[in-house]
Amino acid sequence: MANASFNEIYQALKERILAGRYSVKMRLPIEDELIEEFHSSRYAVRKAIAQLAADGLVYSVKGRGVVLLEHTPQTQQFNLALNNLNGLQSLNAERHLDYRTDVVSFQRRIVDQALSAQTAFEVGIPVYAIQRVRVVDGVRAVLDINYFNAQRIPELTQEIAEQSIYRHFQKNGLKIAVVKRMLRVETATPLDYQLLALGTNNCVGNMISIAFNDQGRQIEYTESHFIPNEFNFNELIRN
Amino acid sequence: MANASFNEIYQALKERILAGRYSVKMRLPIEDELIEEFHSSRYAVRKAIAQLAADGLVYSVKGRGVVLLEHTPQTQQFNLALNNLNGLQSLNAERHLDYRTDVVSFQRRIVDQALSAQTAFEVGIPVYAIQRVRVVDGVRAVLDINYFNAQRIPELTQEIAEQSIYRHFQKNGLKIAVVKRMLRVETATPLDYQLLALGTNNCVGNMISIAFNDQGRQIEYTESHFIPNEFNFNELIRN
DNA sequence: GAGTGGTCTAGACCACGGT
DNA sequence: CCGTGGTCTAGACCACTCC
Repeated sequence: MANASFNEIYQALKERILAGRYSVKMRLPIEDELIEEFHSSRYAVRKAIAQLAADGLVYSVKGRGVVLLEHTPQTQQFNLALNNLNGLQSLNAERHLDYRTDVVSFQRRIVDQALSAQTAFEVGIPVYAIQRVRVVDGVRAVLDINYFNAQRIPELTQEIAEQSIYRHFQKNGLKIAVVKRMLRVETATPLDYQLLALGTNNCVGNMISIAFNDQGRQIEYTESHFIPNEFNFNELIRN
Repeated sequence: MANASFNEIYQALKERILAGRYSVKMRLPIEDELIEEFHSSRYAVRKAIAQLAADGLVYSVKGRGVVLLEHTPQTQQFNLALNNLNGLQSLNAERHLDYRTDVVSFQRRIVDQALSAQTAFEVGIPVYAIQRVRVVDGVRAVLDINYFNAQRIPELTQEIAEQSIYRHFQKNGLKIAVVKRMLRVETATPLDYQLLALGTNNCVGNMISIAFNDQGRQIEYTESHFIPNEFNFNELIRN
C-alpha cells in the first residue's frame, strides 16, 4: 500500500484489531514501523491511532506503546447503541423495522418569557413548535417536542414534520454544526402519560438537545422524552 | 507572550471568548494572526482551537474561519454538569455540601456464569462485589454496585470502600485509562426501592461503567443507579 | 540507556467559501 | 480569484517506560 492516507491506515488497523491479528502482544506496531509499512507520514499514522483511541479500541502510553483494549463479546455488544447522530431517527437506527411518526401538534408561535427561559431563544422571535410521537414496532416510544428558530431555518410544514425534518434541512443547505445535549431522568408529565406507552412506569428519559448552525447560531431546542428500558446511550471517556 | 505553548494559547483564547472580546465579529482571528501574536507554530494554534471546539465554544468552517457559538446565559448553565470524571464523586462535584457513603455490602466472590454475562469478566476469576449508597444532603440519591477484578487492583477493605476507591487506586499507582459508559432508564428493582429515596417514582437512571487500566485490561464493572430529577449528563456532538 | 509516544517547528499543497 | 482552514511531509527534541 503506497502512500496510504490517514483513513486507509485507520481502516486497515481497525480491521486487523477486530480480526485479532495483534491479540498476542496486545500492542500495535510502533509508529515507525507503521510509517514504513504504509509508506506514509507520522502525521497520518498518529491521526489513525487517535481515531482508533476515540473508538475505544486502543490506548496510547508514552514510553510503552499503543495498547489494545480488551474486548470480550459482551463489551462489544455494549458498544452497539449510538448517541452521536442528529435527529431522533438515530435512536432506533436499523434496529427496528416498523417505524411511524405521528404529528400531535404543529404551530408557529412567538417566544414569550417562559419559553425563553426554557429554550434559550430570545423573547419575541418566531418559532415552530412541534410535538411528535415516534411509534416503534407499534409502541409509542418517544415524544419529541421541538422548537425551531423560524428565522434561521427553511420553511416547515406539517407534511415535512411527518417525514424527517433533518433531511429537509439537509436538502435546503442548512447544516447542523454542533449539538449540545443533556440527558436526564424525570417524573412523567401528564402529556407523557397521554402520548407514551409508559405501562406501569411513571418516569421518562429526557434528552434535551440544543443545535447550532455553522454560523454559530442556535436554531433548535428539543426535548425527546423516551420510555424506560428500551434505549441505551453510549459514551467513551479517556484519560 | 513569547513562544506560548498550546495550553497558554488555549487559556488565553478561552478567556477572551468568555469575556466577549470576539463577540462583534463572532469569529476568532485567523490562524496566521494567532501564530504571529503568540509567536508560536501553526501546530500549537490549531491544537488550541481544537480544544476550544471540544469545549463547545467554537466551530471551524473551512474557507470561512473559526466561528464562535452563541452562548446565552441559559446555554451556559446547560454546560455545568460534567460526565467525564472517574468515580461517582463527580456526579455531585462541588454542588452539594453534605455527602456520605454507606457501605451496604462488601464481599469477595468468584465470577459465575450469570455474573460473567452481566459484567464481561471471565468465569472463575475473583472479584470484589460492593454495594454502596451515596447520601447527598440527607437524600439517598445513588446506589453504586461495583465489581472489581481482584487480581488487577490493590487490596480493598470495607474502610477504603467507605472513602474513595478511586483515590485508593491512584495512591497505589493503578491508573484508569479508559471508561466505557452506558446510560439507561430502568424500572426500579426491589433493591432500588429498599435503598434509594425514590419517593413515588418507580424508575431509576442506570449508568453502567466498564473501566480499563493502562494495560488495556478490564478492571471494573459498575452500575450506578440514581434517583430521577436530580442528575444531568452533558455531552457535545460535532460534525 | 534504549525505545517509545508527545510536543513542536517550518514549511507545502489542497479544498472550500465568498467576492 | 483570494482567503481560509484541512491535510500532509520531514524533520527535531522532550518525557516517559522498561530493562
